[in-house]
Amino acid sequence: MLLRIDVNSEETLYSQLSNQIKYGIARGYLVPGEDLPSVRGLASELGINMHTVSKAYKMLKEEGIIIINRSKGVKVSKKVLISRDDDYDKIFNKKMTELIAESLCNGYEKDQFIHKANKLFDEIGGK
Amino acid sequence: MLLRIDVNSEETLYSQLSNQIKYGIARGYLVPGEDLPSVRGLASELGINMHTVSKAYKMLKEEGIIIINRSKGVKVSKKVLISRDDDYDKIFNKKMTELIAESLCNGYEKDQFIHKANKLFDEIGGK
DNA sequence: CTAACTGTTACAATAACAATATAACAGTTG
DNA sequence: CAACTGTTATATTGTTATTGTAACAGTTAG
Repeated sequence: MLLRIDVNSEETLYSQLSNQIKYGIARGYLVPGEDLPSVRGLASELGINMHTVSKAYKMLKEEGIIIINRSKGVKVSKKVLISRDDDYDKIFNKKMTELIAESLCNGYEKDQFIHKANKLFDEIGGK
Repeated sequence: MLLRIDVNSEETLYSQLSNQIKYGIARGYLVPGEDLPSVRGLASELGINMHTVSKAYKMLKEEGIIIINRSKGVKVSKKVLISRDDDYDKIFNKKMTELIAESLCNGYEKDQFIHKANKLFDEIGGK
C-alpha cells in the first residue's frame, strides 16, 4: 500500500501516517494479518526519521490495530474482524460529539449530516 | 454558560475552550448574537492566561463562528442560522472520513455507526 | 555461526508550539 | 477622563516533534 507524507501539513507526521494506515485498513488496502513495512524501511522510503515511523506504529499498537513483534516485524491486527470494541466507545463518543457540534455551528442539519455519513461510509467501507 | 478547563488533559487549553464553545452553541446554551465573556474576564475566571483565551476566540473567529469587535467585545455569529457553509465541507469530509476509518478499525459496522450518530445528534441538537 | 534483518532504548540537538507574564496601543462607552 | 474592549509586541519557560547516532536483543537466511 502506498503511503504519502506532507511535510508542510499542520498535522504531525506520525499522525498522518497513523491516519493513512487506518484508512488503508478500513478501505481494505491492508488486510488483517498482512505485514507492514519495517520502521527503517518505511522511514527511508518516505524520507523521514525512523523514530517518527516508530511513534506512529506505537500509537496504532496501543489502539490494538496492529501487532508488533520485537524481532519479527509489524502486521495488521485481526481486531478489525471482531465486533465493536468497548474500550473505543468513549473515544468514539467524544470525537463524534465534537464533529456534530462543529457541524451544527456551520449550519448543518441532521438530515445533511446523516446523509453525508452514509455516503462516506459506503465509499470507504464499500458496501 | 459554564466553561471548564482541565489542565491535565492532553488536549490544549485553547482547543478545549474552542470545543466547549462550539458544543454550547450546538446545544443552544449559547444563542446567535449572545455576548461571550471578555478575554481578560474569562481568563481570570478560569485561572488561565489572557492570550490562551484570545487564541481560542481567534480560531472560532476564523471559522466564522463568533464575531470579534476590537473595542466592543465578542459575540456568537448568526452563521449557525444560515444553511450549510461550503467552506466547511472539505474540513467536514476529512474529519468524518478519519472517524469512519478509525471506527472500522475498531470493529464498528455501518449500522452501529449510523445509529450512534443519530442518537448523539438527537441528544445534542435536541430534535 | 556470522550477517542482515526486526523493534526498542538511550542520549542529544534543534525547531516549533503551548502557556505564561508584562506592557503598551487604539478604539468605545459611561 | 477612566474603565473597559481586543490586539500587538517582547520575553521566558516547559513540552512536543523531528532528526541523528548508537547500541541492544531477539530472529532468520546464507
